[in-house]
Amino acid sequence: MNEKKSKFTDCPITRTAEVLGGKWSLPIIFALMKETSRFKELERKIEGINTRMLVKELKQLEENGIVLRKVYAEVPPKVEYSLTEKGKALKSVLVEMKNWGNQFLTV
Amino acid sequence: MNEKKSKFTDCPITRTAEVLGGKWSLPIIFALMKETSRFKELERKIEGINTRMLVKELKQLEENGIVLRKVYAEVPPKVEYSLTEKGKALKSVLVEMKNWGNQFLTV
DNA sequence: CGGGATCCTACCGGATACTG
DNA sequence: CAGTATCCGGTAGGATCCCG
Repeated sequence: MNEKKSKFTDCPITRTAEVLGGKWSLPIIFALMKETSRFKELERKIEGINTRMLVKELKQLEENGIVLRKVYAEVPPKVEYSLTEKGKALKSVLVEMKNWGNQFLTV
Repeated sequence: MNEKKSKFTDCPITRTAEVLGGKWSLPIIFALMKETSRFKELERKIEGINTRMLVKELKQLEENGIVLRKVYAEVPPKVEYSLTEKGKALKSVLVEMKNWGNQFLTV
């Protein structure tokens, strides 16, 4: 059933785009690039996002090995999200996107 | 009416992502990065795309100043699509995406 | 606090047929 | 050849409410 992805076989660019495709993927990665954060912290930092979307995207990013989810067994639940090496390696991509944006999207 | 974009104010990364957001944007840009092409050529090169989508995305990319549309006043219509400087400048982004994909998405 | 379970809608993207 | 015009389904994404 999940064989749709097999269509995008060869091209690594497209596959990368799929990983970063979600509307909130980049904002999340960007936030985590600065610092490890808890769930509510992220929800506050990323303006406009709602609970469900944050959960969903975080889960996706986790499945894609970009985000690491660390649960602390405490009474008031505490979960920290951080970037894996794979996630941190996206820095170069973000930098290039930022550069391009600054150069050509200057409103 | 088109004030949705104003929400994503500051972050150039997100704005870049919006420009490249369409499902076929990258495949198109990638194809044009190699060589200027005509409409039907693109339709053939980009596997899986259909007429409507190609038209739509090309129009969007043109509006964003990434793609240049050149019409030849001939009897069998001839239209060539190429990348603008702004479009060519996306090379760095694509390269980084490709690198990351190759490094971390090796199936 | 960190989510899960629902409900709902817009609109993205696909398939075709048609036109100058 | 280079599109335009329709029709249509799936789903990404949003708004709550609730629970351990």
